[in-house]
Amino acid sequence: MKILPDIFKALGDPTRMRIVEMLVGKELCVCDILDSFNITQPVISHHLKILKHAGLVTDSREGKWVYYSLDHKAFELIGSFIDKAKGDLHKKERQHACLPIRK
Amino acid sequence: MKILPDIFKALGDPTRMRIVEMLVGKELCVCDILDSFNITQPVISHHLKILKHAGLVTDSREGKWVYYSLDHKAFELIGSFIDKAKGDLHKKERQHACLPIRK
DNA sequence: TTATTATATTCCAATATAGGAATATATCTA
DNA sequence: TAGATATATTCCTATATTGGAATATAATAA
Repeated sequence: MKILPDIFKALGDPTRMRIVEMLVGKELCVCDILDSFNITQPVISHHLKILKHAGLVTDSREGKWVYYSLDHKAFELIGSFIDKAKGDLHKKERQHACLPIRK
Repeated sequence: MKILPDIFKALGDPTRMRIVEMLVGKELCVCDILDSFNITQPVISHHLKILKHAGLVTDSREGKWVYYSLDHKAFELIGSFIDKAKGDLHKKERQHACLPIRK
């Protein structure tokens, strides 16, 4: 499990985002994911590796097929961050502390 | 307001993520953000521009100072996505539909 | 007006990334 | 065993991105 910027960076690519959306509520093998795209199989494997390293998906091999599914832990981490940010959205104290002596 | 991959890409940089965390519950001018980093002012402005284009922050000028604060709309969009993904995490139907004839 | 302060823009270099081609590996089947 | 299928890895290229330096713009102060 990586930290938030790595998770967000993994989600910050349209192809990977589409893969994650495909995996909501489903477990899919690489070939099924591949069928939805016009890119090559090695590229899909590459994106899945990035998603896996970010902690967003897990994989499990069943014979010839490797099934990918979402890992709830990463989504709970994002959810906590969002809740924290949203929880403080009503208060917006204006802070201004920088010293006027600047280069 | 951009779409999710753009929002996630904007959050996928450690510097920008730190800026967003600084802005939780606060409104800060560029110079106050700058004080927390060891990078140059133009680079901070560049990151703020990316956050603004992603819809994550808004800015308002007050005299010489430009104050940045979080834009709740982007965070609600992320929250909805996370809720959808988390809501379906319990069910993981294994799908396998790809045809065996492949190149 | 000129000088100063705060922020933004432009240009550049080093590095990172997406995607393709070729190839390797893993598993199953005949 | 050899061949076929599913997935992963390596290498390469085009493009994107980060951050710095120099400069421009905006607003205030003298």
